[in-house]
Amino acid sequence: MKDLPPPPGDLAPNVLHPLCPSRQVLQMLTSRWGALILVALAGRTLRFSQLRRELGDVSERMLAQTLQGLEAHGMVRRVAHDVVPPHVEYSLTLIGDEAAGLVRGLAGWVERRLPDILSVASQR
Amino acid sequence: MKDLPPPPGDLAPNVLHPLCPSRQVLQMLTSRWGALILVALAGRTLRFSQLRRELGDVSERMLAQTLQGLEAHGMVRRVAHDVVPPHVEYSLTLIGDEAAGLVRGLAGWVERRLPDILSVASQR
DNA sequence: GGAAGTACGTACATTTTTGTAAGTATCAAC
DNA sequence: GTTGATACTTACAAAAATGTACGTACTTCC
Repeated sequence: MKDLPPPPGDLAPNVLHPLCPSRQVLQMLTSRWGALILVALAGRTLRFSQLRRELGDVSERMLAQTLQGLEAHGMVRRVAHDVVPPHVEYSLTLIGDEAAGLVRGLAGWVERRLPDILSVASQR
Repeated sequence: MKDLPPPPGDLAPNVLHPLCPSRQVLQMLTSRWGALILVALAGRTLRFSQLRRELGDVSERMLAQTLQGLEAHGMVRRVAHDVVPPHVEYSLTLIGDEAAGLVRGLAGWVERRLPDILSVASQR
């Protein structure tokens, strides 16, 4: 089981290349709920429903689906306690934490620059 | 890209708040073509068709639409030379360059970590 | 003369994403 | 005993994103 050559035929991974897998990974990290889940999960562990309330308006379906995608790519860790009323905890993996840091950086920048962005006076 | 909802009735901008405009701005910066356009435009000026070839597979419709959204939010500057065969140049604004830097950071990270991400061995 | 390049706009069609509602098993509170 | 909470899944449906094809007004190249 060795590493597969990431970019099919190409030399290095490049998001500008249509067929490079990096593009899909980037899209999952920046997808509507993907990005917000990373932000919400940064530095803490949350249960499914806590996460749901945290994001405010995700449907259960989307939350579950997005979490599965993030988990499948090693960004999120899922720990299920086999108890009667289900109890499942989600947290970031090491690599997920790295991604979250970058996503948070972007989200934070948007929040700080929001006034300038909304008053499109920031031209030039 | 849709219109932004009412300003934040909350104290500070927060992407985790469903009604905060920052959420839409973040989405536009991280949208499929929005993010890639920022990456492609970082540090240089490109014409419409050059940008199109650069991204590899955007349709003209999506490129034009996404560029308009970015321009409307002051991220991209559009300069049209009124000549016979159209000649339009696109470049980043100051604020657009800031956003592009962060998006590139994320994209670059994905490219570098791709092997680890694809071989989901990066757990823990 | 015919083809291609340029920067789009505009219908229309398809694909992808996201949401809604209901179901599951069990326990606790009212 | 009805309701609510928990963590989902599964059909089905609506909404949003994206693509396709064609038109434009010229000019250059073959």
